[in-house]
Amino acid sequence: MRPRRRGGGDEEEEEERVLSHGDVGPHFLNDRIIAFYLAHLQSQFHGDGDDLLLLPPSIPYLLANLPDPASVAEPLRLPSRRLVLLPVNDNPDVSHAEGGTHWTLLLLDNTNPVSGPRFVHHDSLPPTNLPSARRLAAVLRPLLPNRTIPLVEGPTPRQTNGYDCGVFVLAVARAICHWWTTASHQLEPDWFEAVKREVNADSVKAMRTQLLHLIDTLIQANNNTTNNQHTSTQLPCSPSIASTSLCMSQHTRLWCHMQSHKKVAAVKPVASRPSSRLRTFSMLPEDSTATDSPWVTSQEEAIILRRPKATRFTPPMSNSSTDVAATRFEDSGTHRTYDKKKADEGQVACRDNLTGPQSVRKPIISVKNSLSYDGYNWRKYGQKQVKRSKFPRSYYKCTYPACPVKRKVETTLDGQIAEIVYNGEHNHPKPHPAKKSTLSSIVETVDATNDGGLETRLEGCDQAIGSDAVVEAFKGGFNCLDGFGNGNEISDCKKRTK
DNA sequence: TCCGTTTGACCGGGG
DNA sequence: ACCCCGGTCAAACGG
Repeated sequence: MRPRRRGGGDEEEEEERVLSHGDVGPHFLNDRIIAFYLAHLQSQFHGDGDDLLLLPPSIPYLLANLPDPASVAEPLRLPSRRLVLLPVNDNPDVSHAEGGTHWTLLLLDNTNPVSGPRFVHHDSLPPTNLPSARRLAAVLRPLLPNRTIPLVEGPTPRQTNGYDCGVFVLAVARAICHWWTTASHQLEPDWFEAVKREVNADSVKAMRTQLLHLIDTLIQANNNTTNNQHTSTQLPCSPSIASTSLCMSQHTRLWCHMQSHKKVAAVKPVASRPSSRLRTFSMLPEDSTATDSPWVTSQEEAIILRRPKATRFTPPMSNSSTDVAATRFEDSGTHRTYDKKKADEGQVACRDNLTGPQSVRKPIISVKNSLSYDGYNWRKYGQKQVKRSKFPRSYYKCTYPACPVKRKVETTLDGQIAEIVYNGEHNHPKPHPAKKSTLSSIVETVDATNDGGLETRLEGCDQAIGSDAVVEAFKGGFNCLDGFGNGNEISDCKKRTK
């Protein structure tokens, strides 16, 4: 199995590298680091039985997208597990291997005699990944004895930036493992209180540091092992993987074994945005915006769906949708804090929690471009400070000729998106259909959820499985890409003072 | 010159 | 009729 190359690095080195600091930062966690940490948790907490199973992101992704998920699920023995942790990525486009913007955690819970079997979904930015979780649950149900297992949302601390979702997934997973392996799970019916106790802004921040330390330790251990020419840990998996300490745990053996499986081996697990390869920070960034993590227990707190005032925005299309998909969400998942002065000079200052601010040369992306990641092109035609919002509101029109769609975007002082409202429907295809954004996913989700058919749909899966992109993904092996990506999101902070 | 952004003026609905 | 406010226009600006 050969990791796909990312950029112009030395191929030999790419093959050897299984985990590095680069996978952790500067902001987003990729599938590999998530798989790594879950494997670490598995080795720490699996105890003496098979009750607890933590899967790397590639497995849920496969389950959700392969036409024959049973072949993947079979060796997992899901029906006999008490607790299965499945990281979920929202990559909506199987044919586009580098999509995806958000990580969440889905659990198959067989621990609660009162509630019975159930799926529990933890989303730090709800309900961004709910459709993906539903889809995965829908795929899993036929593989389980009880085919009517409900899916519920678990309490999850709210991320306050656009990039901490992966860390939240790991922090929640850790809290659940703690709960499961201590007496807590005999005293508390579920892990919800444990998650509330253990996951917060501080613990998430600390986890980034812990991840670095862990990687350092393992790399050091691996180097020692290699230097001493130890061969006792050789595993039935690819040499590049077997050469690392990641293969030390039982779970990772399973993981490696599964990767050697014909159907599983070469799959690019979860997608991410492509520009992650541009980030070469060796340290973790400080999350300067994550000051608190308000708890979210209902979707309504996170997303407000509303229809436009008819008198204000006449829907352009004569069909019923007037139902303009208007969506509000917080944090696009792609932006980062930056120093405006340096930005003006073509530099972006990213903070590093270990070494302090670092400056990295980056192209400056204008508001227009940075907010265009939903695949459409927009032209700004106005900006205003509205009374009900403390953030300036920008007005955009779709630049496609005669397209009536408009959107309003409110951005916080540090450039993060506080609200986006769409009005109208595009009367043309996306200029760049390959780029599918979180936002458009959400908008589509609104429609799909309304018609109740989302859970059973594997949109575009069949076609995608045979597509070049997926074939490439299958060739590419367990690749390393960020769970987010396009880090070029830089919003203009210039505030209008009127 | 082109094109997108900025920003003060203007419009119109609603109270 | 007046005022408030959100949305839009369009000239100026700048890359």
